[in-house]
Amino acid sequence: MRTGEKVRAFYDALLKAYGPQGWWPAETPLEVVIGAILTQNTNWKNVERAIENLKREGLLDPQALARMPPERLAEVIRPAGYYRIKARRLKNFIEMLVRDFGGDLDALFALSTSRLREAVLAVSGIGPETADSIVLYAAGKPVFVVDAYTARILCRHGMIEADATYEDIQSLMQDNLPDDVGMLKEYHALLVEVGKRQCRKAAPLCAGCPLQPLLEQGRVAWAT
DNA sequence: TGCCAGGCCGGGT
DNA sequence: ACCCGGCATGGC
Repeated sequence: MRTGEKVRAFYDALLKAYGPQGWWPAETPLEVVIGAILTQNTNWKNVERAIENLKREGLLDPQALARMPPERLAEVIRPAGYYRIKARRLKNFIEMLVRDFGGDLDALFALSTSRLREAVLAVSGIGPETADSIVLYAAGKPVFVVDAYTARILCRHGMIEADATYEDIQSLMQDNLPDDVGMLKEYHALLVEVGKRQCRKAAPLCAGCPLQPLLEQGRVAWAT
């Protein structure tokens, strides 16, 4: 089976094993943006606490965030970890939004997919994964979001080399999947959920993987 | 108790 | 073009 076919078959196996995840867990596009920045190298549970604090303080709003001094914002998001640098990163995004788009997220999201990605990526503190999460889950435009779990899982299933770059992995996925926003959202969400449960950094190769029964039935016979 | 979490930046080779 | 230290809280 060629790698491109594996990419599609693996999605089917994940969806069958875990069901739809319905990501991103947020109520508004701005909340997605904030969550994407706060979850950088951080447990989502801690991010939830920080977002609760922001809600309570009425800070899920571009103008309110723009007025907030970074030192005070940092205290509010403290449970998310790296709180001083993340406060600065949130401010950097909001400053771009106000400066270039009048503080209007819809105006930013009206850009073409590639322009939007570039604009968001230009903010200091927003790298490729955070940018793509914003493009896909906040703006609803078709890109594949790559993260640590994606690389680890695809590598363990023989679809990429250990030294594959972000761009390598993103191209592999995008070149072999339809331009379907719903599917792209679901695929990334499934990879994160399976990764959280049983594909941690120190875990043995796919030990106890719930996909194993499906694999043994020959449904995805190439996987290990 | 230590290791890990849905990265990214800036300075040094 | 890579490589590495720093950033920080809370869960298991």
